[in-house]
Amino acid sequence: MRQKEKVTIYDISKKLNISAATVSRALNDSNRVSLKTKELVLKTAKALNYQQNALALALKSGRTFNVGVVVPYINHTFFASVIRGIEEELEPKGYHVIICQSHEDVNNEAKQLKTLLNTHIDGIFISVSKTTEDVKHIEEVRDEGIPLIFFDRKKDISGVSSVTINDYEGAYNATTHLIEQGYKKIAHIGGDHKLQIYKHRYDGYVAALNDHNIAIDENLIMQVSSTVEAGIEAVKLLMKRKIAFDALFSASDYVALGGMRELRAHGFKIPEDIGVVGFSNEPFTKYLERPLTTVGQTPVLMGQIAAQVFLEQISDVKKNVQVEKKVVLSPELYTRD
Amino acid sequence: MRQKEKVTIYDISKKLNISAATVSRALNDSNRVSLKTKELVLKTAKALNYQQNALALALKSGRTFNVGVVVPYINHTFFASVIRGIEEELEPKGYHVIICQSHEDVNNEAKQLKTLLNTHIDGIFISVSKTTEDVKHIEEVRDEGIPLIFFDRKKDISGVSSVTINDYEGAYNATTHLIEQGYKKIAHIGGDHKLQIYKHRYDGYVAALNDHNIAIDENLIMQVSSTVEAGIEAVKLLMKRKIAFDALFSASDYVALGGMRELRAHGFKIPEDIGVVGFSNEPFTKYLERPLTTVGQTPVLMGQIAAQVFLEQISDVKKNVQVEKKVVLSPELYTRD
DNA sequence: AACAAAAATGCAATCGATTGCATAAAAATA
DNA sequence: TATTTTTATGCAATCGATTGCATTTTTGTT
Repeated sequence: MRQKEKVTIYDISKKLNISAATVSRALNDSNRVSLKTKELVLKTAKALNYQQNALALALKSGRTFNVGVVVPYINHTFFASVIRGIEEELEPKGYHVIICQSHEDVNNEAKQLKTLLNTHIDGIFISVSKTTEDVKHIEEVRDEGIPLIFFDRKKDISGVSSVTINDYEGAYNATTHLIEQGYKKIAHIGGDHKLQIYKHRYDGYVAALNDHNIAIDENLIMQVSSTVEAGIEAVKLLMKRKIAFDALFSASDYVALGGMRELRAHGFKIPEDIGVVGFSNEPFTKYLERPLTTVGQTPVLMGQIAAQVFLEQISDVKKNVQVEKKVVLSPELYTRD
Repeated sequence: MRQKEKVTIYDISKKLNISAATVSRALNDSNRVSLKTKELVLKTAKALNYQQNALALALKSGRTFNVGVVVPYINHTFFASVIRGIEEELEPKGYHVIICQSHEDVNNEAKQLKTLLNTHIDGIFISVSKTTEDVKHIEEVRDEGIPLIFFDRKKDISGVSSVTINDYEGAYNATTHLIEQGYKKIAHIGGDHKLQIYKHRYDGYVAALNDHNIAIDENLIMQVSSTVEAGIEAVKLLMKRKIAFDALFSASDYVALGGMRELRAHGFKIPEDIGVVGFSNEPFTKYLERPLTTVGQTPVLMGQIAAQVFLEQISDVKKNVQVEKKVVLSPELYTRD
């Protein structure tokens, strides 16, 4: 089966014996066309089932009404929710959201950005991968003049806007919560400080301990990747070190899950023996036999705001102004078991 | 900051004092260009950092090298994995995968398809939403001559290929497994039979019971949506009916999770008192305190095969042949607690 | 050296829509 | 009715790349 031949403005113009220019103007409701022809064109367009060719329009106008979103993984609820927020905000405005995954690999990330540029998107939203240190590929996007917005995981690059949450505050509150529950020796399994979010969560944890006059024990602090397996391994290692602790603040719900699993395997009861708090409010935390206390990040809102920042930005581009907007959202602590 | 002015073949042609046609031929390694100019063009293109304009090419050739994937939700591991499979297969061939969500809403689904058509994709992969009964919007895609491939959740439409798993077999094996473990009264919480997958899973369950001479009890069979909450509600209802059962085969891992939660709330031990088997092998099933036995669907493979079917199909389009290919994969039972 | 054959390059149309400028048609004014 | 003003429409270029056909240049043959 071959492609159906598409109806163009030329088909309409031929049918009505007028020029394509007039058809184009009529379809765009220009005031340089008489009401009579306008109606005629609109009627004929509908009759022929005319669909504007987005490619031709994009080629001419330079705008595609497509935006790209690059996330490490689409199946993490957090990222899926941010995407949802972006979609909610932009689809009513006629934009289409193209979703890409970096799979936490900077090379992939660079490739995806390149493809997006090549697809001529009107803007890019990105949450950088864990392995992103060199930011040349991101600067290239900025230098092409494409509106670029970081969300959640950002890099400090001039001329790029960002929407993040206050990870420091989230970690501070989570740790304080554990302290207030009476826990004294609180371990922290975080992530690589190359990602600012993990650095900030670490800082928040340290600050909370300091403010409550609890000494920091470096042996109770680790950096691992954000997986269940890593959580299991991390707790195994903590156990091996034989330093007693009565609570665990994890910078990831997945790690917290693995950690809990391993702690239980060692006979500890949660939260009676050891208190655990996670980060991200992944849905599964709610459905565990003992629901997990965790820090929620309002991801849908984050996406919406990122989209709004984008819309502002493109109107600024028109005005030829460069703005760099930084929004920081506040996290919420979901207190459970 | 305004868009950087792009380098075109005309820039190259001007610089070298040759025609754009020759530049185009040289870049496409045509044998109608001398080796000397070919090298010169390639060198200059690199020097000027020439990037082919995908829009212009697409307008001319009618191919965009973009394919669309429509899924109910991107954050379900199953769908995310299928997408991964499609990406793995198609990205090396130069295709870019555009991901869309229907959020289980047929109107959304239709809208996404329309946008995809408008974006001039070269093919569409779709797993239909639960609310999709009328398939006009899907037939429209087919009638446009766009290669269309169903995966997992299909509709019976002529001229459309599909890659599914044998849900009947998966359900049959899961139910048989429960029977072999000694369970006698097996409840089934399935989904709406509008989706073939749920119908097939139900059929497999019934067949397994029949083959083992176990009577079907309609009071132990329900249809709910695939969420944790629905699982909780379903078990509550089963409890209210006061019909004893000693096992539960759920057509969804989420429902199984909710069900287990509610069963435990009623004091039942799993799997000692009541055996539970789910469907989909969502990652969380592995990490539960008592890991859940579930039916795995080899989603990455499904995506890869769907992509291969697509590639075959476009080569068939060239030959002007219409083929309808139906692939059915076998599921695997992951036996856990 | 003269001519045929082969190779390399250019011209111009095409894909579909938009838009500045020119012209034709209609309306308004004298 | 003649002339000016306003309104409506058309022409042709443009966005960037490709390609059939023509033309020029090069190579090969006698």
